[in-house]
Amino acid sequence: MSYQSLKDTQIDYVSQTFKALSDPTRIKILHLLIHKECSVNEIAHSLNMQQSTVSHQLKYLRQMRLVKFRREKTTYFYSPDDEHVLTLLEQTIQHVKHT
Amino acid sequence: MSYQSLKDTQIDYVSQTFKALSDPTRIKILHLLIHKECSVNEIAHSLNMQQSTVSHQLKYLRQMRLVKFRREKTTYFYSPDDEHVLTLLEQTIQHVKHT
DNA sequence: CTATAATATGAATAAATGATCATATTATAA
DNA sequence: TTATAATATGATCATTTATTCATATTATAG
Repeated sequence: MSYQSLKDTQIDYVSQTFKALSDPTRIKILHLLIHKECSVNEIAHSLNMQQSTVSHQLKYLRQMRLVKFRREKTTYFYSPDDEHVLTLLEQTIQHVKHT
Repeated sequence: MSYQSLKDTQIDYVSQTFKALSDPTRIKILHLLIHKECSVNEIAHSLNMQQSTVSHQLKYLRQMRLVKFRREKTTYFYSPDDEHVLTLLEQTIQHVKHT
């Protein structure tokens, strides 16, 4: 297949996808959620972060549709929600582990 | 395999890898170079960017070891230089094309 | 040597980003 | 209905980032 320039909307999608994974805090959150569904406070405690920091980043991840949540009373349990992006993340984690 | 928290150096590697791919300009450059080895000016003309913009981003990509170059007289020909990162990029481009 | 072509660099600026603090919202339990 | 627990939100601030302009560097051709 010969060269085909990408449309701006495609470029934007690609760059925003990678941007979502370009922040250490978001990577830690996603990596934790891959292992186990967690509430906001659980994430904050596990990763030793402030609740509002976690909440802001969860909002970001929600808007990107990379996480979803379910409610139990006043607790929100978050979990991953994008197969493709999880694959990218796990591939890269495996790659760094083997180097 | 149970949960294993990542070391800070690993987190940094992962986040920096994705950060390299989080900018539209760098994506355009890499996507062009996948197709064809190019000089700095060729890149600038092909993508309708300023020479110094391209040069700055190539420096960034060089430092991340995502591109390499060879010289012919005063012309520098750049090409991709990281299989893993190229795979991430191409996967994501294919993904966006099929949605 | 000098002029030119190709690329690199440094400073400046505007915009985006992430963390924090304080406070708001919401639902539940008492 | 009030107090509490869990989470979300808004404003602020410091940092990072990408682009631009102007200029420097470097090698080659004449």
